[in-house]
Amino acid sequence: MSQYDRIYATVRQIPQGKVATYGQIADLAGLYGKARLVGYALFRVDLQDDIPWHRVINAKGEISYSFQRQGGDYLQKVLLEEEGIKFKSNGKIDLNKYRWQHQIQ
DNA sequence: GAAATGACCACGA
DNA sequence: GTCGTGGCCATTT
Repeated sequence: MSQYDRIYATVRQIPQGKVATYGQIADLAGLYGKARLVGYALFRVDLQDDIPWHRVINAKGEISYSFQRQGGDYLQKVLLEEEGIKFKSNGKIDLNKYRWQHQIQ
């Protein structure tokens, strides 16, 4: 209900092997400046929906996600690697390559 | 109805 | 490049 639907729809649009930041999702969803709601929505949503929440990361290029979520902590990293996303040495994602650009221009 | 909360971002140092 | 603070605003008690 409400704004979340828009966020979910946007997150679903993320292609496999790509990642998007909260700010980007918010912008695409027409919620510029309300990035917090994006994180809220993803935290609230469950696996029952086909929301690839693990593809959504913060602006720092790192995974947020509270532990005790889907099953483990590093599991998130594994899921992304399964999609072809690799992590840097410090555990960050190479946004320069994997950042979802959702059709620029 | 009002207060507290929050998987964040932008800006300044 | 990182770290700390303020602020946006809907959802939840």
